[in-house]
Amino acid sequence: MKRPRGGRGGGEQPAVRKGPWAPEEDEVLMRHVQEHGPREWSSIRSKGLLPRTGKSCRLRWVNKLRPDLKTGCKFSAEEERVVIDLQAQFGNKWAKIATYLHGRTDNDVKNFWSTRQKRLARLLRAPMPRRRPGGKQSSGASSSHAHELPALKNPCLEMIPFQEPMTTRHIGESSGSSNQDPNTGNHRAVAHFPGAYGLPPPPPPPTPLPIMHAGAERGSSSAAPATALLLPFSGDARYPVAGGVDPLVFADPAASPEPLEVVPPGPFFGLDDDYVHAGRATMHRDVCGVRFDDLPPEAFDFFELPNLPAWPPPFPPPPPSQPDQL
DNA sequence: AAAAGATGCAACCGCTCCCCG
DNA sequence: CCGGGGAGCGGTTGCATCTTT
Repeated sequence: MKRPRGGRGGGEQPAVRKGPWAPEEDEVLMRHVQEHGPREWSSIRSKGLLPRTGKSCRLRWVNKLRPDLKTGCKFSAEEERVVIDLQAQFGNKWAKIATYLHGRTDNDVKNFWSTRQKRLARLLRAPMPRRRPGGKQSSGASSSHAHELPALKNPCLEMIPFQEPMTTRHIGESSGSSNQDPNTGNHRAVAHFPGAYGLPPPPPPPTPLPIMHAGAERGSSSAAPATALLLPFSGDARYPVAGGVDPLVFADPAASPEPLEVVPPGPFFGLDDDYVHAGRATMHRDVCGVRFDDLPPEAFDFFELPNLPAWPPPFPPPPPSQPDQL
């Protein structure tokens, strides 16, 4: 049920314009802000300056017209790391998270996170159909949005509730299972190697490794949502490895007989030498060139998601922000 | 070259919070 | 103290563009 966008001519409320902003409208809005500052949004309409709601004006200003915005550039690795850490710490408090990122809006952060979740969901939901050479994997989704993905066929992964905030559920969780964090009540992401490849079932997860920062605030027992996805990987290409060895080596027996070594992505996975030292790969946050996005889907075919250590430490409050002024 | 699917992002909606009279 | 209005926030939707077949 698509509702029409771009309200002009919509009929119901001809007085209020919706949809994309015209350059002239931006100009008017900019002028208003120059004169009054970023406030009195509703007066813009009441004075007849623009046929837009105050809400819409504010949004336009905050998301597009603010002078300090980083428009058109993707999130840097460091920004990614910050978002992930802060999301684990604060949950979906995008506005709050955005205050830590200069030039980013809550909408930016929200979209970034959403995109990331969708990508992750795709990777985890459709592991079997190998990415064809140069091709894209087909999830069977008819929609362009991951939240409309059909039910999974892979029993090992089908319970992944990506529809719901990752902060409260965990991967591979079957309903009513016991992967709940005793401290936070949040669920942990846990997914096991699918047996479909004829691999023996994984041993109980040993000392898990954090791949992405997540988890409860240190010492907090409640509000902090737990988790971004944590994805330590099997060292010997078969099982989670006791002692957290080699979480960077991915194995895809169906696609490659050899373990796939991946240089650890610092920002996205949040690992550093304090956490992991692997025989074949050692984390070096500042030399890594691989981010979550860069990993092939095959990399996610087998993974173990760990219990989450209390990491990272809570972020300090953001620096005092400049008022929105020109 | 065209079609279909995937992706990113701008913008809207509904709800909540906060301030002021 | 209470109610109303404005502002802010998070979730959702839809479209343009890109990618793949």
